[in-house]
Amino acid sequence: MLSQSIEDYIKTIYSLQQHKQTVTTNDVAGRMEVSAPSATNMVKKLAEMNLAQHVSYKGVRLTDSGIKVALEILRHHRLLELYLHQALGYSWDKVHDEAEHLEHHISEEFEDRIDSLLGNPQYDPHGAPIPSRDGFIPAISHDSLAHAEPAFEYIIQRVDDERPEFLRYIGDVGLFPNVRFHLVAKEPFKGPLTLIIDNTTKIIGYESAEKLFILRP
Amino acid sequence: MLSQSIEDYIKTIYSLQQHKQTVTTNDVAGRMEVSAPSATNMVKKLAEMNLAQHVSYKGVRLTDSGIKVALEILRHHRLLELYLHQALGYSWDKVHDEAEHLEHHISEEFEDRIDSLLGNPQYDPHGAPIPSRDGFIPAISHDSLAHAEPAFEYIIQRVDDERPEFLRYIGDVGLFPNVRFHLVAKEPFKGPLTLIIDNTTKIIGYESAEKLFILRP
DNA sequence: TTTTGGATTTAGCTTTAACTAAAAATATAT
DNA sequence: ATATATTTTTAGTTAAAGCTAAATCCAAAA
Repeated sequence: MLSQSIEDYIKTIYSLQQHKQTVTTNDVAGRMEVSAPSATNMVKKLAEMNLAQHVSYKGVRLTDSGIKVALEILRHHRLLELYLHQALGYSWDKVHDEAEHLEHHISEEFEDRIDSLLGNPQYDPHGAPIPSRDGFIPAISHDSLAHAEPAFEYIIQRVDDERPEFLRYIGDVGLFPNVRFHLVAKEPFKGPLTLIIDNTTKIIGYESAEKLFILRP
Repeated sequence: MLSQSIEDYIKTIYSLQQHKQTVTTNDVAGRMEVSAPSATNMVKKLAEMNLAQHVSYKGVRLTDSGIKVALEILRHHRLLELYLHQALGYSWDKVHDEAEHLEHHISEEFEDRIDSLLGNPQYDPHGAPIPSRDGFIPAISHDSLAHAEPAFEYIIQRVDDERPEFLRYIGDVGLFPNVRFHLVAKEPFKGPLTLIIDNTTKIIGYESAEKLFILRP
């Protein structure tokens, strides 16, 4: 059984290496909000356990077993988020924090039971893909609204930001997974975007649009 | 925020002091399966925190604030047990272990949501009373079947043993909360008891009967 | 090429909660 | 009443996971 702390580091490294080619111990320290030496220590420990590879002064990378662990945690996390939302009526801005605590403490039986109850779901309430038990990750769009061509219809597939304030804001605007809208215009130089959702015109900033992943209908 | 370990000690001391007039640090060590010095250390710490009173070489007792904490944990535990049973379909012999882990990690919001979903229940799947948010404990029978008078009808109110094997056995016999039965006979010297449940004759041992708390219909 | 600044690691300390071995207090038996 | 046994506490160690301060490495600038 891995400690909660180890699991948190693995999850963090996994998330970082999705977006960056090389992940430094400092990146890890920053994201985890621990000191640099703490991160170095843990990274060495992970390397000893064959969960990560570490090249001193260069960076970290999860091994295949490390990735497997990360996906199990992610599965717990996202299944829980969906369960809290669907079964317990949590709003989508509150599911992350509660799942963050619970993900380390549920049994395989719990995981299986909520999975069947939810009908073996593929996406969490924010549209993030839920890895399957055997580590398969459902397909997901990586095209952000910020780079979409105007004058077309789109569908939100994923909202890739878990800050409660952001989720509340973007939910108020009416943008959540499976919502269809028309992208009317985009101002240049990272300027605002004009959308029509359900016959109502909305304007959102470029930074927000970057967090929204879309599909063509 | 109290550590998981502190919460476990408090829960243990609470349980012990329900059944014994004086609780020694060794009793605590035994139940927690830790060494005697570990128990002594923690008991002193609890005393420092005003959660318990400790008289060296004599014993421990929870203070009022200690009892309040114990009841909060017990509430979490028993609500979870019922929730796992009712909402997730766990069998009654499996709810204890899962609840044991989760009880330390659910938020007040989670507690409130499962409480309302279950309709503010008063008893868990074994018939144990669920303390209310403000520390009130629903009435519960303390009359065990072992001391009941034969030739009467009774109703099981509570099965006071959480060992999975025992629960499976006694469930197979057909004895769980709210089951009505006829006590036909009792053999002397802690001998077996003969019951009729649903027109079927069953025989159980005295030790088992001691764990069953009953009511007159 | 050397210097210097920032990133990273090493060294050593702290806290929590366990442990063993030894000492002290209490209880039991002669 | 004293001796012995049992219970409980004290003393000191260990392992995780964090920290700060100091040393080391790497890379950019002079």
